[in-house]
Amino acid sequence: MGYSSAKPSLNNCSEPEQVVRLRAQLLEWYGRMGRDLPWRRTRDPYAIWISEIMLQQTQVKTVLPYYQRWLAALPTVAALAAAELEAVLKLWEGLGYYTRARNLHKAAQVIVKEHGGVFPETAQQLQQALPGIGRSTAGAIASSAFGRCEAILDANARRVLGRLFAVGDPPARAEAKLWEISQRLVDPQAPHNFNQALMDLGATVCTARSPLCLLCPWQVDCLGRRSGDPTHFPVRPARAVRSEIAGVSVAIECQGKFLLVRRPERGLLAGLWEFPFVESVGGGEPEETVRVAFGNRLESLERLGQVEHEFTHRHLTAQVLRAQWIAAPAALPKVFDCREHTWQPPECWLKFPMPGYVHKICKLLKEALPKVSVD
DNA sequence: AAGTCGGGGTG
DNA sequence: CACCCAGACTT
Repeated sequence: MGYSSAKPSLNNCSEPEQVVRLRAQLLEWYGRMGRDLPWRRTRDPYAIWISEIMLQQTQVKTVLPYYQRWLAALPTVAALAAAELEAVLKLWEGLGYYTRARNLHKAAQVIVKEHGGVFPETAQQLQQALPGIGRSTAGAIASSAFGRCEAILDANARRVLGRLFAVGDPPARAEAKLWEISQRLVDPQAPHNFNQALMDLGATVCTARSPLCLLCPWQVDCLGRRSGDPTHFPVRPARAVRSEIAGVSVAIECQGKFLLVRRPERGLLAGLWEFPFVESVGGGEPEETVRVAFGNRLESLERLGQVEHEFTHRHLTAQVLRAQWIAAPAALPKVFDCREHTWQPPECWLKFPMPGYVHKICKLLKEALPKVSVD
């Protein structure tokens, strides 16, 4: 024991001096300035997994309330596996990228049924076995929950490391370099803290717009800062143009209940509920669009206004109409008949997982129908 | 390699 | 308003 410990650790002695210094500087900074976040107070792989999925393309501040509420409702992987998909989507409602919630549900069932309820412990196994876990999330879980020396490359790590080494390659080529750098730097003695520190540095100091280089533990080594403008690195991919979706949402009433339909299992807002939405035909009036879709099943069409909603790559404009249903209850147009649907009074709407733009419509309806409460 | 997929924070 | 965010998956 004394003999082997007298020998310097292989890692520390074989690593370049700069790597050893960068690790020490970052970890020292993390000890002083690191954020106190709830998923850092546990090593439960389930809780860490949930946090990592929620944090995909989503900022910490947004995630915090969702994380707390989720763990209170579904505290274990077994509870998640046994839950209804509807309940899972309801917990996720408003967080966006709903495929993440569907994959969490699927993956929980894989863990219970095919892995005896036990989490895979290596990054490779995590990524291969479980839907929704890519390379970076696998690295984050493996290092945070199981202490494995695995790299991450999220938006923070990409920006911090891209600046530190002034990686100016086109995005596709830079990716491989950045993974190499991340794997070379991650501290085998403290992979959890190192990766968390890397993300904190990106989130609080090495920010996208105006980095606070004078507070950075890596300011001396940073080639991006030395170059004059660290924000030139790394080069970001071009942004897709935003397309327009224009249509009509119809609040169809029948004996005090309104028709809700479930969106398809794939694509935009998959599996969430909405009032029947019909894309506009021609440049015509909303009444014409509704007539084409519903034929003579409706009467008393009434314009209630319109809602707009911004997605990352879509702009939605929905005219909102109210109408009375005068056909037989089961006589839905084919496009809606093939979907799951239900008639619900306003006080029951919020039991269903619905996207943001539908919440705006509910508010509009509440104002138009003051005698009924949407709460 | 390029598109798709939400909603909110921030300068 | 434009840009960005603890990315993964499909085509």
